[in-house]
Amino acid sequence: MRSTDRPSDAGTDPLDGASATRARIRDAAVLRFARDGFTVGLRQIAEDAGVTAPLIVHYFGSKDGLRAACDTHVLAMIREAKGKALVPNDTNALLMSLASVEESAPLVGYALRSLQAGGRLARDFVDQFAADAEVYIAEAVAAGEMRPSRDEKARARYLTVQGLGALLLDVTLNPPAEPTDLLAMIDGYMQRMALPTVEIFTDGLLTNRRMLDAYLLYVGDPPPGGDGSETPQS
Amino acid sequence: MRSTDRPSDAGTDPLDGASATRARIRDAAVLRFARDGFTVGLRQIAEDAGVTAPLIVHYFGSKDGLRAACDTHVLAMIREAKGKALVPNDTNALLMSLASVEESAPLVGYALRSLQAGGRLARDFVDQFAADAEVYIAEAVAAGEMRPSRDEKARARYLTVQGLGALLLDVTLNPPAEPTDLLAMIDGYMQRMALPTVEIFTDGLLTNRRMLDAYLLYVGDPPPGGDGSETPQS
DNA sequence: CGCCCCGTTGAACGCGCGTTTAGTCTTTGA
DNA sequence: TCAAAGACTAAACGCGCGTTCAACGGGGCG
Repeated sequence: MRSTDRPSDAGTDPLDGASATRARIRDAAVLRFARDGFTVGLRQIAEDAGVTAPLIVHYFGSKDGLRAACDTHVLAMIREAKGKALVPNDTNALLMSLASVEESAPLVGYALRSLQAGGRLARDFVDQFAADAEVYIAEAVAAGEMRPSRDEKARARYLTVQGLGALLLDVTLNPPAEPTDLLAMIDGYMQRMALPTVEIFTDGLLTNRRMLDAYLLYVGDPPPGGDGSETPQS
Repeated sequence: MRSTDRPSDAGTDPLDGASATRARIRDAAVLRFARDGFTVGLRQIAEDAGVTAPLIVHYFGSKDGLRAACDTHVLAMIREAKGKALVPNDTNALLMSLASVEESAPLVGYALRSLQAGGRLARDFVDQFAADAEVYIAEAVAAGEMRPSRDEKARARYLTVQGLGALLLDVTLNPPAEPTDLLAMIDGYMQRMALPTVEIFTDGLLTNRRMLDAYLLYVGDPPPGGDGSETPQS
């Protein structure tokens, strides 16, 4: 049934002859994984791509191979898109500007699924964002816009994990029906969180330095790393 | 094989005769779900509980019924344990003091799995924590320890979602091998995050009020709720 | 022409899943 | 004492999964 219509009907594809099918399968998989999670069956992905399940195995070896290919592709695409994005101050703002490109919205959905599931891509993804945040924060500190921290690396990671984790949790609690709604979801999330974020970032939360002083007294100089064995109150 | 040894060998169980089996299955399920996630098979849970899979269906109707029973039980247990916990200031500190009870550590693991998967329990869980945070924050504000917010409800939810989401993401990225390690995991997480948290809570992040003023100028008074249609920068 | 190559398919395999069925024990109570 | 009730199990069913197998068809090439 599907074997007669050639992939040439997808007119925008540059490569028509050889293994554009491979890319078509990969793209369909990214979309499906983003939409339904990683438990979706190969047959469903195959149907989306207009092929059959064994062909996916033929190209990618196994379902895990397909996942790995998707991971690599998504990470590369996001890495590339991040270079293009102007003023990627905030993690969430970046994700949103990324999701609003409409073409790369599935990438964001896939990345969120990946964060939800864990694994290598998730770790790379967070590490990459934390590293980016670190240089951005360093610039802001140098420009006198942000206060310096006693442990810049830890603060960059803190802000990244907090931002990504909160977004992930919010998306998990209010899952969008369609990946198209993901943009609206992230947008609504940012609207709800904007005021508390800016408030705390501007004035802080506490009225005195007791907690900070107690913590600084409790541990030594922070940058050296894991020295204290017990846990202070946060 | 298992049919000969009675459940009486689990000497600590108060109810020995009737349907202590039901509770035993439920507890085994909570532990297994916490350990391996919700994709684990009924047969595995049955083996842990020393019964067979059909008996689980006999007692709980279906696997979803078992999940619902676990959800209800875990939510009730955590609710109860929260009442006992003294000074439950921080969400994470509360979770940690809860996890350190050793007996209720699986409950925390199950709750985290549930947050990861979404669903009703996850929503109730977050809502409950946000509500608790709101009253605690109100007390701190009244005591002059915390600054007031222009939208207390939003800030309470913000802090809750940030805290839980960050913890969830961290656990997902560095999954503990055993639920026993969960305590060490949360402990390590808090150590890594403690300094940035206290720093930002004390002094804030920004050096000037430009962002806050721009936001306040952009929207009207916040408490009324969804009025602005576009998204300001966060 | 005849050959091979290779993209692609339909059919099937084995597995583990949740669930159903039928039945065997053990307890209980009229 | 005998039957009803309930706890519990072994076996099996149907399903969907990822994967394997054998084969078909058409294009390039000797």
